Amino acid sequence: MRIATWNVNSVRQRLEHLLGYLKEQQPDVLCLQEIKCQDEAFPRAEIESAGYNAAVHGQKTFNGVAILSKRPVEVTLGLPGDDQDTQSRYIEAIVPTEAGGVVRVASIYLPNGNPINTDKYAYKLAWMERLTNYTRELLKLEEPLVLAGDYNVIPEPRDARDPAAWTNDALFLPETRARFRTLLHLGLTDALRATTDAGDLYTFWDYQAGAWQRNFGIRIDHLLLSPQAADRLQSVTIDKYMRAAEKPSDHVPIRIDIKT
DNA sequence: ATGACTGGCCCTGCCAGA
Repeated sequence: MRIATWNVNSVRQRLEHLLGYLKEQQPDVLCLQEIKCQDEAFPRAEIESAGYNAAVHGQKTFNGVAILSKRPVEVTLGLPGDDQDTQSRYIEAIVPTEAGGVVRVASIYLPNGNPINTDKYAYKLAWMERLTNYTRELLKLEEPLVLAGDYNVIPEPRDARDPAAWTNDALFLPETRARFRTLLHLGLTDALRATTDAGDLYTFWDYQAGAWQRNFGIRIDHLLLSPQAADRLQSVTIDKYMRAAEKPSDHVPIRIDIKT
């Protein structure tokens, strides 16, 4: 089974790229973040014509997540733990496998958190704690579980071309990275790091200041795997070529193949 | 080089992103 995640930075602006990606890479499941539209405005018909079911948790203007799947899925919207949270940043699906099993997949858009020393950073840390608490429950199910998305976390210095430039950024502060490690220490595996120790592997390049041309990238989009998923991991690919397209997203897709 | 972009929005400068 092929599972991909991509922060599209507006699904309506990126529809042609999205349809091309589905056709080229044929993911069984594609997690989207920053769709930036309400459910009614989601390009459902075009995606269904391409052979995919769409589970959408939209929001006006900002955020918004979705899960596209070749097979019909059972869907849950929102991250438990805060009924007052109005931001659409989490959607989860139970995906059936050919063999009669299931893989549980979440599409996550973790808060950016900048500027630090504001309530935005506090919200980020609180959201990470909620994700950790909920993941602890999910892991008790002992299922293949894939938590995929834009974590807005640079885990280590080797995950940035110029780590010093991110010293006081919400994506790289020690507290952010510590909370990310706490999540991993529940028993999750960072899929990319299960396959390589190499640096210079990025998933985001800013639109500004020639970041792409200078390869001023960061690795912030991650697929975190339960033991049952990690044991089935076959390959991990960052689809870097997507950043070279006309009118690209500032993030590129990252995908895994797992044996099911 | 103290710069540099993109998307959404009750439509036009401002917020958000990272």
